[in-house]
Amino acid sequence: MNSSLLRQTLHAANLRATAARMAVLELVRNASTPLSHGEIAELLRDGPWNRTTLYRNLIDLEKAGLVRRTQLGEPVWRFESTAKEHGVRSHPHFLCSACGKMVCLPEMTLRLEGARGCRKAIGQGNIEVQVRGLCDACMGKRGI
Amino acid sequence: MNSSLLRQTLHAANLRATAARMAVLELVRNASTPLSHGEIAELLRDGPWNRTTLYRNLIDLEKAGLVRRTQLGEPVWRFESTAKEHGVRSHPHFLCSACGKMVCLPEMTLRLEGARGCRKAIGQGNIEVQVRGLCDACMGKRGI
DNA sequence: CAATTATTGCAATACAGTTGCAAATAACAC
DNA sequence: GTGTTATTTGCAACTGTATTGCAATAATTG
Repeated sequence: MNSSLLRQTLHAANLRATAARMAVLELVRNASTPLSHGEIAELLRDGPWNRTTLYRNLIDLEKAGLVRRTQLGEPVWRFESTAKEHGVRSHPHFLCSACGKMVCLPEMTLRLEGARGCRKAIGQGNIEVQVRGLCDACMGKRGI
Repeated sequence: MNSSLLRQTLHAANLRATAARMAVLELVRNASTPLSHGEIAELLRDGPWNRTTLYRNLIDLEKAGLVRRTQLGEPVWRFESTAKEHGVRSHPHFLCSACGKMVCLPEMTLRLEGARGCRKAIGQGNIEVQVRGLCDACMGKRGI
């Protein structure tokens, strides 16, 4: 993606086309996987930009709809007893993105197909599955 | 679960039965969902114990196999372009727990059944799914 | 009860994320 | 091009969770 097209894209989104912002957008657009702020700062460490600037640019790009921002999980560890009935086998967990409550889904079955780059893990079932969204209670509160 | 049974359980695991440790184990055993260190500290805030003590007890219990510790996700946000082909629709992500690499699984299909407390979200498909495990590359490195 | 060894409290550190504020710079009108 | 204005940037500071060192304390064992 050339520089003038990046500039044009940013202007169309009502954002100024600064060097840092263009670098960030180019990087994210060319990436084959979602990148973290840390990875981006590392990739652009030879540039003259501050970490915070890159961070704020990512947030700006998100607000403008040019990038999607997801936190796949939450920044805390969870502990559960291994003695519990449903704790015997691994099971998916549902995490409510509104209230933060976690629900075990011991009876949930899921079928995964079409994996690329992680066939072995999925084939063997040595995986941890997390589903994230609004729980029924929080949906109710929002009248959904 | 009474106190002497907790004591017995801890001793069987080669751990001393301190008041703090028994309180933590009891709490985790009685909980219906995985608890975070923060939640546990909050629940036991009337006790005389330091946060760090509760934290170390959780780690001790984990090492002894009495509790399972999982971080459903990672403590970082990820950014991806909304302009990418496969970015148009939501798709599961695979996160390698060894190398931290993330893989998009745009072609993966999954069927969820038996949801409790999160039926609406799953029915509507307004969910984010993360699968976690060792990627093929990391499995290869370990000779699996 | 005394000796030994594990555990605890406190303080400090690490790291990602986030924000305030003054200085620098892009956009725009001329 | 030059000047004006609003946005953006760098720096420093602060939040929250996780983690560790070390000296004081408590649980075990005999």
